[in-house]
Amino acid sequence: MSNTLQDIPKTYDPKNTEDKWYKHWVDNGFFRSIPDEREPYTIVIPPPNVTGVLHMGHMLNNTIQDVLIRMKRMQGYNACWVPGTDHASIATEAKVVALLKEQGIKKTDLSREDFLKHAWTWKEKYGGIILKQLEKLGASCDWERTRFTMEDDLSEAVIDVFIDLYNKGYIYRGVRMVNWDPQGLTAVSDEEVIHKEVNSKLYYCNYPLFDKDEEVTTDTITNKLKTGNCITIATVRPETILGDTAVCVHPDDERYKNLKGKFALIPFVNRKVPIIFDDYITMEFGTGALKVTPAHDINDYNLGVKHGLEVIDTIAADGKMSEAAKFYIGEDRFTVRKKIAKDLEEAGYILKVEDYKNKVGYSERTDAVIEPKLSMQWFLKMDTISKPALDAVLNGEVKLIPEKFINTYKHWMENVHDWCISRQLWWGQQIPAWYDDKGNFVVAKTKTEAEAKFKIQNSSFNIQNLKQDEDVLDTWFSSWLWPISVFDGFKDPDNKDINYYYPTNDLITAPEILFFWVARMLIAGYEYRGKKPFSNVYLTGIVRDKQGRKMSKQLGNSPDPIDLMAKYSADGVRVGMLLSSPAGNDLLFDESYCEQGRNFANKVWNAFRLIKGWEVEPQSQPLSLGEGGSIEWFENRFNQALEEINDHYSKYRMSDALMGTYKLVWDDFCAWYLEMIKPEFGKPISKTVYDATLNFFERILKVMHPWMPFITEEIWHLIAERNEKDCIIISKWPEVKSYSESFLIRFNEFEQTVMSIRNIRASKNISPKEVLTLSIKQSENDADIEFNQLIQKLCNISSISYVSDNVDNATSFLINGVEFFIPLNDKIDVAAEREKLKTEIEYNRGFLESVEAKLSNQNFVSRAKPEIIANEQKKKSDAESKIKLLEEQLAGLN
RNA sequence: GGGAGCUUAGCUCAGCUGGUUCAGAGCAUCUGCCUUACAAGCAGAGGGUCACUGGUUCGAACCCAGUAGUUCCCACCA
Repeated sequence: MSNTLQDIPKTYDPKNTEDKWYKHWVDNGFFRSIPDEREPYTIVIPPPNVTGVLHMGHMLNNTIQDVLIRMKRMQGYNACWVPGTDHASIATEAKVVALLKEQGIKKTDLSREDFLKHAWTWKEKYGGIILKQLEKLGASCDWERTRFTMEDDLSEAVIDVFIDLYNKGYIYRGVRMVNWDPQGLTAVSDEEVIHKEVNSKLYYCNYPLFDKDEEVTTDTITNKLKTGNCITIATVRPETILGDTAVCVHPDDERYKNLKGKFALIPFVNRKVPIIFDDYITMEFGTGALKVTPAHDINDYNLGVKHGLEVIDTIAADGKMSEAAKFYIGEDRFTVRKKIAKDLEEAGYILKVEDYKNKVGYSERTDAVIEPKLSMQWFLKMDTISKPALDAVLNGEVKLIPEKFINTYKHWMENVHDWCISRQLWWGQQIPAWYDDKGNFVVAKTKTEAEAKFKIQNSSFNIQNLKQDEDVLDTWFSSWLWPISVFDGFKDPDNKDINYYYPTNDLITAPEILFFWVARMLIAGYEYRGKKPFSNVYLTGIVRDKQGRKMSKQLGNSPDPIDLMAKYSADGVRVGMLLSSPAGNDLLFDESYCEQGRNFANKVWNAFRLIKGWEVEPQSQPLSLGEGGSIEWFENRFNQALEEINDHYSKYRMSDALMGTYKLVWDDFCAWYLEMIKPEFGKPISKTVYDATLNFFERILKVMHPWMPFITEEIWHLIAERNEKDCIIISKWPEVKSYSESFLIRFNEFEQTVMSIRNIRASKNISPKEVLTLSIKQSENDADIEFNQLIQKLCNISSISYVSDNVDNATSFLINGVEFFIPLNDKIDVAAEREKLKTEIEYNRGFLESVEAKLSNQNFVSRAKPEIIANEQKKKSDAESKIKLLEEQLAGLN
């Protein structure tokens, strides 16, 4: 191995290596997992939206998964990471609709079958993008296991589960007020509504009061408005006035007690509606009078049910005014809000308008303002079925990391609402309910089975024209089965895969979908396997920008991960993502983290260049003391560090594990070890040292591999001749061997010595090239002889001598009770040395005083633990002897 | 409106059983170096009233109470 330093570029170039090694790993089947006698370690990917592209959240999420998978693979587990995608009904359907629109095709002009054809074409074209992007990141998924939530087997599982839950009585159908997305044209679940605070206007509007039989004319209205014979309501949604069917006040409200039996007149439509009394009303809010619109507000709906009010649905599914509104028909609700406010004003109805902050629900998927709407939907009863999933988290069978999410989870699960599972979309699993022309229905897997069921129920039903429910199921109704369905646990409940891999080990996901997905997977797991789907749930944070804003397309504050990887290398970005992201904490992302990652890769690359560049002595030579000490130290230090790193991993402290690795490599290996053993320029290195170093380097690369898979694989193959199957990805994780604490302590003293000498050079402007000597006030026998050579080497010290008296014209320092002197001759600044010593003495006296105060406190001595007291006593004597030495030095200075 | 969390160096965060890992790390900053692996680097240095107030304790960043700020979750006040 000759000097090839010139041939190796000074900076690591990831461009070729990343694709090369990824392909190599795949070609050799290193990601593949099939059941065998080893213990499995399994992760199912949170399936990204099939039409999605990689964003920073995915990067964080998948990097963590890959780090865990790679580490466990190296530790000898049968590591299996199952990839796949989610069909994401609303999002995908919206994208397909938009694309068709560009082509001039309206969804409503297409049959369901034709629309689905377009959707599948779209899926085939764009569906793989995100998974391809994950390859760039280095994700070591078992691609042969790639699943899709809408593929035949998984869809069948969804349908079977629906039928099963229906038969168990958990699923029911009913008219309810649901969250309607007027853009997606579908109902969404409560969890898919995001409440945001917005600036609104609160309109105070007069409704003229009438008696039951009093005639309504233009004149009477004008008159009543003028004289104030009105009741004033306050609303932020004047466009819903047309659908009002009552005005509600509190029964105890003195202002309105005289209104019993009276009626209010709705503007424009001139409908008389009753004044009703209900203690739901907050008297203090607005005027204490509430307009009631049962069709467009959940509270009003409840009031309507209670008081038997008429329901007038004035807003159509697309958010435009319906025929029933009578005015503004076909115009958008927000346009109408402005228009009607103006018209009411002109007609004299408006009393005043105030600025007002309120919360408005937005659709998670389309960001459209949610419209509460009455409709027929399917629901899953959650109370009983969710019980085991709650218990599992509370009793620790399933761990949430970090634990702080247990409270949130508990609160949600104890107050869980029934789950609206139907969606008015086509892209998804169509609900297996079949209707006859009178609206009777049965739930059955196929039309034939449905017909049979109808026959059994009542032969008089017309089964000629059975029609399947138009709606599809919520996407989460398929993804909640994911940990089971990816192993075909529904299709074939006793197959080898499901028995081997289920329950999986870790789930890595975002806290945002704790309820959407995690809770529901737990529910499905217990319901269908009688077992948890996973043991640990690692909840990542949200990736935010430097200002703390969530990264999003709309804000344009999210870098493209692919660009980032091109700029900083995949390894660099992986490290960057994890440098500061403890579990559950949001990650304030900054490109400088990736830069740090890239720099780290470069550091390792240069360590490789150094080692690779050495000329090795052909024969083994006996080790020098310094060489022997260096090797012994790094062996000890490596095991100590690895023990810590393993511990961090076991507690899912990912950034700590990474930082431990970072420091082991950068500080211990590069900054200390390599400098200690580095041969003089132009001289060869001892073969023994070289072999030991190579061995250390290989172990270090292994520990780095989960974080930086590409560069470690590249170097692994460059530092030694290897069979192409001998890859670091499948190499064995180093074992922790016992190490000597006392040796490491002695090394630490050596480190302090070196740093003190360097400090002296820096503070006194002594060039590193200038040779110095060192005297140690100690008897020679006690010395750490193996380190002396290293002190000489690292500090450019020509000789070390042992003395019994203080050295004149020297600067000094003290380490663990031992005095060190560096003669400076004419360079010595006696006054400065004196000052330095005085400050040090003063500091130590202060310290001593505080310790003595403690020890003379009777309460402390009588109550503190003996070892604490012994420790204080040691501190005291150490400080005393230190002060004595410093004082002697001061006295000897002249 | 209810609940949970957070507040430690300029930034991002550790700090696990209250006391030798107790005031830490990385980055950033400052000073000096193009030293023969690496300026994407080396060496050195300076940064903190542990949010505030009180309590418990021989002893508090850590336990308790309150206050302020902040984030998140849940919830049907127009």
